[in-house]
Amino acid sequence: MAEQAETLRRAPLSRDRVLRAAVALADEAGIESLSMRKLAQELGVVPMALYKHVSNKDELLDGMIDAVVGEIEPLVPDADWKRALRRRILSARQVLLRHPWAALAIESKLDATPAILDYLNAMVGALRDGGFSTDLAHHVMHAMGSRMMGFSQELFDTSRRAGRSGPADPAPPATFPAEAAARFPHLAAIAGAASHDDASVVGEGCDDQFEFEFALDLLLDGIDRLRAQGWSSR
Amino acid sequence: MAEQAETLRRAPLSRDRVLRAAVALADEAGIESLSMRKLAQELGVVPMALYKHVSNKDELLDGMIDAVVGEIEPLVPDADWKRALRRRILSARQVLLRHPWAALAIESKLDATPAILDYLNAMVGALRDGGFSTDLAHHVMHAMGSRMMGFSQELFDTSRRAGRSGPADPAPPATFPAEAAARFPHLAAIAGAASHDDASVVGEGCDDQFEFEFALDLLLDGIDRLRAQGWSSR
DNA sequence: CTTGACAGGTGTACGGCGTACACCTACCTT
DNA sequence: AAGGTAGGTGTACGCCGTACACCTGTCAAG
Repeated sequence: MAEQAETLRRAPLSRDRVLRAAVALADEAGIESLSMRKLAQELGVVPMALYKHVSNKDELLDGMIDAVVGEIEPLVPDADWKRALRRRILSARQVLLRHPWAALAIESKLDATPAILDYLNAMVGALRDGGFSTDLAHHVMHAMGSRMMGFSQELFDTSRRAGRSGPADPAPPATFPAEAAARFPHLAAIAGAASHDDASVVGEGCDDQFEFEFALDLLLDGIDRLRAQGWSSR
Repeated sequence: MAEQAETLRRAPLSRDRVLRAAVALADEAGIESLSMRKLAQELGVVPMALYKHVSNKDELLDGMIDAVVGEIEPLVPDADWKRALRRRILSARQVLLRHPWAALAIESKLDATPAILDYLNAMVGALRDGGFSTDLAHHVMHAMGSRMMGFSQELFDTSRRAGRSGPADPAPPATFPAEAAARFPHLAAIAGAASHDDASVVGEGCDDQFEFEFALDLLLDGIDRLRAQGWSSR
């Protein structure tokens, strides 16, 4: 009777509920602490119950990725291919900022998921519609790489550290640690530069949104130049 | 006595020997199957012995990364900044092709290792010497992102599948699986294009080296254009 | 020559992980 | 009423990283 109440209290599991809970857990605790056992606990269920809805952890990750990719705004038709791509890529970036674990998860996959293939397929379509040859479109996809999906893919990624370690992060050092500054003077100088738009700067002296758009436009403009001069293979 | 012989047969462990064995193991079996236990076995030693030379698995990975980064050719001084960068980046790419696990390992690290900081610091130095303002150099570093380290960071990475699953790989499908081609026509078209230099093409119709250089030059040329027009912050 | 510190390899053990497999139970169909 | 089926349970196995106590050979100081 108490058990019956217990059973009724929680909604029945479903692939969708599992995926949603997994994404939420990864968002707030970091992907590295997402385990089948913790996820099951979160859902008030025994670990093995999950396997009735996902076939294994890898497939769970696939589902999570597809869920995230599904949040990206669809391509809006636009006579200007550049504007269309730019807009969707920036939307993708917003999504990936909400789910900091997703970029790495996507990159670790050997094969793209259906949702990603859909996304990329549409992007290629937009290029073709914009007058790109198959060949040039091909090279463009490579050149954009994962930036096509909104990754900034920095080497020094300050944003990624998922799952704040507490209510108050222990104040990340605003500048280089001085000792390091001596050893890497050029990096220190660069870290100090940071002149642009101090308002939207987070902790470091570096506006990630600006940097992303800077790089994105650099690529898009370069690509446009190739297209305009009627680039053909090689 | 037999034990003594056993003890003498193998060279004593050292941090360096551990790191080297770890890199070799990751190269041939894939990073995901590199465990402290397997590594120890490879070295003819009990797992805990490793902890006398590396403090934990994470620090082992740091050491492996530094070892790999150390293989990259140093910057050769060159009056032409573009040539200098290009050359070193292509060298980095060669190294990462030898160690397919390294790109992801580097990207997963939250903080760069000393060797990486050294590498990047020198690259910034080359930019500064080439006449870049601190600000522009900063943006360039972001724009290049991990391509600065020789990553191609593809979404559809055919190369990465580490540790061949057997002597003869079961013939990767040279073309799109047909069913997928119907669903993602633009991607299929692109995959088919592949007109350039069929000689150096691996299995897919796609020359990775060409694509990497294409993207690299697109970026470098765009950057050069900014520099030439005396770009100042914003 | 003894002693004792110390560097480095060993053995055992713990808790966490993914998941195979047998089970049970509520419900739906016939 | 009978039986199939979808979905949650319990137990167990083998792998992982690594804490901790231990042993052993080497070498310097007394």
